[in-house]
Amino acid sequence: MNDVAATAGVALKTVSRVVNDEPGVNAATAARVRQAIELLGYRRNDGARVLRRGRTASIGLIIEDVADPFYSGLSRAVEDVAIRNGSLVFTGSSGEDPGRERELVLAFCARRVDGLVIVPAGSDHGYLAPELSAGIRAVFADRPAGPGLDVDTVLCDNAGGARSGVAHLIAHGHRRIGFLGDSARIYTAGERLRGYREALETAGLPYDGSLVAMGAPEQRRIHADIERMMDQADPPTALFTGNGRTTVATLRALEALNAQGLGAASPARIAISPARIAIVGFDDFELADFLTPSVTVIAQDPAGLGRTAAELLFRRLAGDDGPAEGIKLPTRLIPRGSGELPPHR
Amino acid sequence: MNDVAATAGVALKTVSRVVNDEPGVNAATAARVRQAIELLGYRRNDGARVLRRGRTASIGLIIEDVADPFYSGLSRAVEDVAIRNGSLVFTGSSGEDPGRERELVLAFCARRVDGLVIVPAGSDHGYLAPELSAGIRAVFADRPAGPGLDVDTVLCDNAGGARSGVAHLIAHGHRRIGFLGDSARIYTAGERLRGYREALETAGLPYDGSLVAMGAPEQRRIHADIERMMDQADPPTALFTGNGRTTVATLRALEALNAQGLGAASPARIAISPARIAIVGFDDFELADFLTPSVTVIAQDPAGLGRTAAELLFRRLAGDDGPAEGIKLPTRLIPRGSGELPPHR
DNA sequence: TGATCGGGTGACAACGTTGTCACACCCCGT
DNA sequence: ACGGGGTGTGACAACGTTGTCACCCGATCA
Repeated sequence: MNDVAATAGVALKTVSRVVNDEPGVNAATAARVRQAIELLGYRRNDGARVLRRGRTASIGLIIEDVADPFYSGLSRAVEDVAIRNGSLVFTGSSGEDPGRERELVLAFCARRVDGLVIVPAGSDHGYLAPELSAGIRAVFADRPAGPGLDVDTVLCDNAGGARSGVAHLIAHGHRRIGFLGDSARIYTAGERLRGYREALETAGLPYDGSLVAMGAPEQRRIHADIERMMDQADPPTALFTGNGRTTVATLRALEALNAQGLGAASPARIAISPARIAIVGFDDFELADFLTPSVTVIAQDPAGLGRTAAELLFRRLAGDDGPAEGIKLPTRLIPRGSGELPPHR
Repeated sequence: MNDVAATAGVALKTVSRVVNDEPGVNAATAARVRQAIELLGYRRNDGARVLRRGRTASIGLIIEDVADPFYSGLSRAVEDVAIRNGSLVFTGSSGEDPGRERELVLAFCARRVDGLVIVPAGSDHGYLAPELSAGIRAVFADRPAGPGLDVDTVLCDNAGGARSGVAHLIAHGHRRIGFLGDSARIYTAGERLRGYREALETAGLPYDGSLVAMGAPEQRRIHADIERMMDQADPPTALFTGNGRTTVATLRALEALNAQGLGAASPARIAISPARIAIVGFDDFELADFLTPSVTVIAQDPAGLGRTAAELLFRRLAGDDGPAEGIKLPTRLIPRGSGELPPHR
């Protein structure tokens, strides 16, 4: 900027005025300055600008994994809202590691982002308190903040969605319904389990722990869990799966069991045909409608989650100082076939 | 930092030393400083640090759309490499809009990112030249830079992959093979078309423009294009699809045609059973192995692309000043069934 | 004529760091 | 007692902006 000023034969401040479209510069002078800028290929250093002004026009986004379609949808929505608000986005994947989450958040804060959209991995966010009181705004998305933090939150209606999904299965005559969920450590998984229990309770059905399996969505574990469930005397005739990855893993496991069951020696093994198991999955996924049978799901709205959270964040940054909001987004049951199969063995 | 210095009763510089773990500070003094830092909840302002030191420890990533699984895989890989190198990542989606791409790049440059990984939307990158000469390093990924820019590039072997896919179909007896690709404007689409032509040529088969359709992967257009192809006197017995989204759209279109064909009045309409069409798709996708039949694909390695590009970038940032590299990553044919169907009508 | 006004411009400090250099001090060898 | 070297510490400028305030000058008004 110094060089530009020298080249144009004006003071530093005048260049600053031109660059920022501030009023009060003679048109001729401005033209001269612009010419010098062009000539020197000058570009304003936003770092210095930030230092001087306080606002960085950037926000941080912490999610579990950009490569997961759920989060990449959310991510894109946040990015779009940010762009509309003239902000750039730092993105970081925590990989469900609370330590990494904390590290990322603090790194973003050190960069003085204006605000954060956080999908938390951990459940203790004490480390955020100093940042919040230092003026950085945060909105939690998909999962709530740890206790003691009075902060905006945008969630899905996890329990309600699970409830409606399980009720759907019950309405189709199922009485033994398995639940396959993510690790119980994860908030959404717990809520969905709660919805499952509530639906059973509403229908007067007993809760049976042997029909419940939770853990990270790994093919092998899920396969084993299903095998165990199906191997009991009174196996489930339907499964409710707690997230997209688990749903897919379950479909794969059932197909494998189906294939291996055909030639199985022991008649006791797999007491029900896996092909006949009804399935409702939490979270929609690409091609769910294209499988045979099509997969009935409880659809969330990842983009809606991201958009709502980001818009709330920018409202805060614009000065809205109302009490912390807790927004809950509805889910939608999409019947496609797999959830409407009758009980069968 | 000033406050910390005052509280600890030391000079500014000493605090700086402690914060940066610089040697030459008495242990007792350091402890006092750390205590003051704790007490005041002080966090270093990286903006100012950047201003002073020149390096921002952040890179920019421009892709087409985070929500596309191909790019989100690439994105995650870049992020991982960045973290390992102590850098944060700004992410922006261009949405195939060259203007938006340019805007994002310049915004990142104004933030003085150390380097950029760019999946270009446009084909003119003249706007980058001043930034490059200002010392910002850039690596192009998935698609090359526009002419006149001597810059590192990491690509897939698009033509080679397409060639092997089409050759695979030819080896299974197909002589009339349709090509459905992304908009011809896009580099990868052009390369894949080239591979298609080369494979035909190698096999001594004629190139027939009526078997080629290109454009954005929209369901409706692809449906119409396929219908048109199938409606000719000598319809294709196999299709080669140019990217993941197109492959999926093609599968959907074929299924729809199949259903509508069953009850079709005109016998001339759809001269071949869509269910019998062989398909090889460029780019693997989730559940490709789970459809019926499973979809044979030419797999790229989005994560490899991202990793390689990011590693190259950081090597440059570390001072490697060799001539611009052009890396080409191999593709892999994964036969799953759809590509091994014999010609049939 | 002198006071007033406002548009156009510039000098300067400040934002929060860090690199450079210098200083004070202590320990050692002469 | 003196010089030399090492260690711990601090003063100060600089990074590239922008906010504040002051200045100059021509035009307008009483």
